[in-house]
Amino acid sequence: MSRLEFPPVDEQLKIIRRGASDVIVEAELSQKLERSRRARAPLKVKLGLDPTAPDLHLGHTVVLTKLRDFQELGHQVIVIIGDFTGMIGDPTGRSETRKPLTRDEIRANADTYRAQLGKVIDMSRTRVEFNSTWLSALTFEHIIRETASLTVARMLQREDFAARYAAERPISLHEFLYPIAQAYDSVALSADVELGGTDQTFNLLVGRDLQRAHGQEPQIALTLPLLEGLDGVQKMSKSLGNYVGINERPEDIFGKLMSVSDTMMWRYFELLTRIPPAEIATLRAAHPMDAKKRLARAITAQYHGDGAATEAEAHFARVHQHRDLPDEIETARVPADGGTAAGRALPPRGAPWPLGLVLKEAGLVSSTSEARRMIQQGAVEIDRRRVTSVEETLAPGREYLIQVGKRRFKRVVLGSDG
RNA sequence: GGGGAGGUACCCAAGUGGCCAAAGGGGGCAGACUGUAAAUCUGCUGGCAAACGCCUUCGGGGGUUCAAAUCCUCCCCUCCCCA
Repeated sequence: MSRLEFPPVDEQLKIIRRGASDVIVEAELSQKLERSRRARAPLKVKLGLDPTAPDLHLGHTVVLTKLRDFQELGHQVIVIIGDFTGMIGDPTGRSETRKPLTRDEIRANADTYRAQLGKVIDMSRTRVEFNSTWLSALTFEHIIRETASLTVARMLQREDFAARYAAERPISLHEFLYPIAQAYDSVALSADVELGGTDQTFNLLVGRDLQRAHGQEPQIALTLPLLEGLDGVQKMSKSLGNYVGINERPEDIFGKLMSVSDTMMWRYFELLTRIPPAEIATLRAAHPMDAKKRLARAITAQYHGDGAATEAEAHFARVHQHRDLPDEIETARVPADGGTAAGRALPPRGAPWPLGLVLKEAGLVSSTSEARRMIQQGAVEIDRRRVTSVEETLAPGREYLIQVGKRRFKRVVLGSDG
């Protein structure tokens, strides 16, 4: 089949290098590509993913898009789901280990992953592996042998460890095992290339060390820039809440992207879209808001299609630019179904409800204290009318349109029929 | 094993008997302005309560006291130096 015909090495290199942060070692990559082309054998390109949150966001897509580049060049892409390494967690200072995932959780996560990865790469040509397959079979003896090929000094080269060591903060011994486990994945697969964010550089290099120790040719470490999150400062991550999930509703993706700062948007253009540089240059001359809409539209369309992107843009204009209502508003029943709250004091049937309680029960705020704050700060509107009295009450038996802040809308059916 | 320094709210960090739900900063949220940008200004930032106020919180347990984040005691955890 023609799939074993690879483009010339120069061409491949050009594509691979695009957007990459670092290629270690580039000369070795050329050699590998050269050899692969001659032998008509694809390179094995590995990417490891954390199994705990199979909820991909735009930050992940930077590296996934690079994976797709390799795929389109005809190479073998292998996605490793780190169900075993997930017990350790990539070292960030937490000293706890996590419970291993159950078989069911793993299966469920794998399905979710496949579905989500499929939005960026071609899953029919992707090999998916779980690293527990080989890691959970290792004996203590085996692990001792692996650790013997690395030194503490080497480990302390890792920026995170070095920083913590210098700051006299704890480093748990098992954290050293994470890079080793990840490196062992490369050994197990005889990986030719491993992709990762720049924060993965150390781990990828340990992969090279360990492969050498096993007599394998070291993999190429290919790093990609970390995408900053919506705050424009810290890297995009779920735990920081500054992310855009690819499975989010189109309006949310669009809206979140519109809140990116003007300076950040160019980075998003570069790392998240395939809009050609020439076009981006033109956009720089346009009004920043229009350029940003172009960005939001392109990315929304990538994950939800053109139709949804157009609708999302219209939604944005209506709700945020003209301050009208969204065309779809979630309805919440109050009191909530299924007596969640033992010991919760609710008004007697037919009696008026304090507004704060309604907001909480409808899930618009997390506590009545927060509700009180919101009301006092003028953030609450009922049926498009601002309410500023915390003593406000609502009569049951009808529906209210309640808005908290600029983004939270709900139709609240305040029940009297129990 | 010995000696020393520490563990405060989302994070950093002050507080060493009452005036502490706990200074200050960061972050976050809300309001004004605006392009859901940036910058700026204002307010809020444990829970319950319409309110007086009540309840929980300063690594964990026990104790002293009218009163403890602050004092005593035991325990857990982290870092440094020495062995």
